[in-house]
Amino acid sequence: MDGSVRSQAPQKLTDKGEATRARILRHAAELIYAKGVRATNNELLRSAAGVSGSQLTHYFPNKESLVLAVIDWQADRIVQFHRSERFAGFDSVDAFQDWADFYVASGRPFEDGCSLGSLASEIVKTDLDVHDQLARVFEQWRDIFREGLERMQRLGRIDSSADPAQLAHMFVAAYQGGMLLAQVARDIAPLRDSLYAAVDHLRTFATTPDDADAS
Amino acid sequence: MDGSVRSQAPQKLTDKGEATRARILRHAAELIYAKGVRATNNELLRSAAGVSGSQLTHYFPNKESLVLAVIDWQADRIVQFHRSERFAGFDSVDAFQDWADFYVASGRPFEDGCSLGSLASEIVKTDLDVHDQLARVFEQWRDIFREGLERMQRLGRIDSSADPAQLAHMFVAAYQGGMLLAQVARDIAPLRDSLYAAVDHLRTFATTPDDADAS
DNA sequence: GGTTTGCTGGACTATCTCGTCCACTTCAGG
DNA sequence: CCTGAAGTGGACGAGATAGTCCAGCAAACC
Repeated sequence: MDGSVRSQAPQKLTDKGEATRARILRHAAELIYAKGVRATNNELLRSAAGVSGSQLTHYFPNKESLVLAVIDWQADRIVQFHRSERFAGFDSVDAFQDWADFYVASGRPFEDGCSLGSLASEIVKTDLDVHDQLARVFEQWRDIFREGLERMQRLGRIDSSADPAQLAHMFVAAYQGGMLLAQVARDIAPLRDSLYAAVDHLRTFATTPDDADAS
Repeated sequence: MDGSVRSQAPQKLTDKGEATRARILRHAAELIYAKGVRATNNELLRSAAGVSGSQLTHYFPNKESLVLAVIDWQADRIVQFHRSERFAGFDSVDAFQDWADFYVASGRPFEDGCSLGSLASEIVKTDLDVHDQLARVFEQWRDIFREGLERMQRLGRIDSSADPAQLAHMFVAAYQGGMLLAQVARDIAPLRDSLYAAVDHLRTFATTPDDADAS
């Protein structure tokens, strides 16, 4: 994945233009994350980013292109986060545990949901043509997990009976579902339980006593 | 829970009126399920239910009350479905397996997502005051699972180390997350993997060899 | 330094959607 | 019947919002 939206902007931008575009994008992402796609309208975005109405059109000809750019932006952040050294490519049970702990500990996100998941479910039924874009992001995400799990299997850290593809789906789904429930309940418990149960399940495949006991 | 919206309609309705109201509600639920809350507007609903604009106002003074009624309606269906004899109160691993199989086998739902989950995430960030209503439904749903799991534990069918509350959250989250991913990918695999992994995890607590082996 | 290109501002319009209004019809009960 | 309440139809109004238009400004490039 590279920025497929960025590449479809043939007009050259000066440094100043690029800066303005980035500012719009950043504020759009924040607003959409906090208030949803629907509530993020021209007026809000104008005052938040400090730009005029025509600039929105100038850099993003319509709302769909803006949403697509925001999806790209959020996707980049998520993929980068999961590829960071912190999780070492998800090649150990501990890495998955750290990952779960991170979201349980971080206070805010559960109030607004997953930056991509809640965006996705808000617009997946609309006529915005963002289906493929979203599908690709979730595939990438799943693949990060799956590749980690396959590596663990090759390294003998988890049993050969484990199904990396299945477990990868389980982790992403546990996160998305847990976020939705936490968001609705305004309580982190559903997310915590869901993520920890997923890690617990992974642990049942662990081959070293250390990992298998740690629950 | 009883129909909290129904009870807040003080005006008496004749049989005919009741029928019209039910027809509006049914079509609204279908439209919202298929196209989302946003896209379900007066005009669409009018032609779908074959009523005039003023009737919508007559039976549902504003859109929020309509959405609340639809949430109630969907919640009833879901709770009834989960309480049906089919699943015997979720007091065995097999019941959970049947439950998972049902959604994996049923073709359509994954295309439009969960009738409540996708509705929830679409409107949870709006100013519609449906937060508490939704939260209660998901609690009920979770409690159906939790009570089944607690019964299983009392009956000695699963280990005492199992945490019914945690596992209940896991099941609901696995379903919601799996549905979202399936909906985006237009593929049932994520839902299947997520649900089956959840059932597999439950099975690791099973005390009878039959259940524990069946994976 | 001048010209061309990109950048910015803000008013304006077309459109959509919720909800209202009022006239008319059907139905229930005395 | 007759009367009033409930049900119905369709046009209309108010408000919001995405996107347009055009004029003025800044900056790059020759």
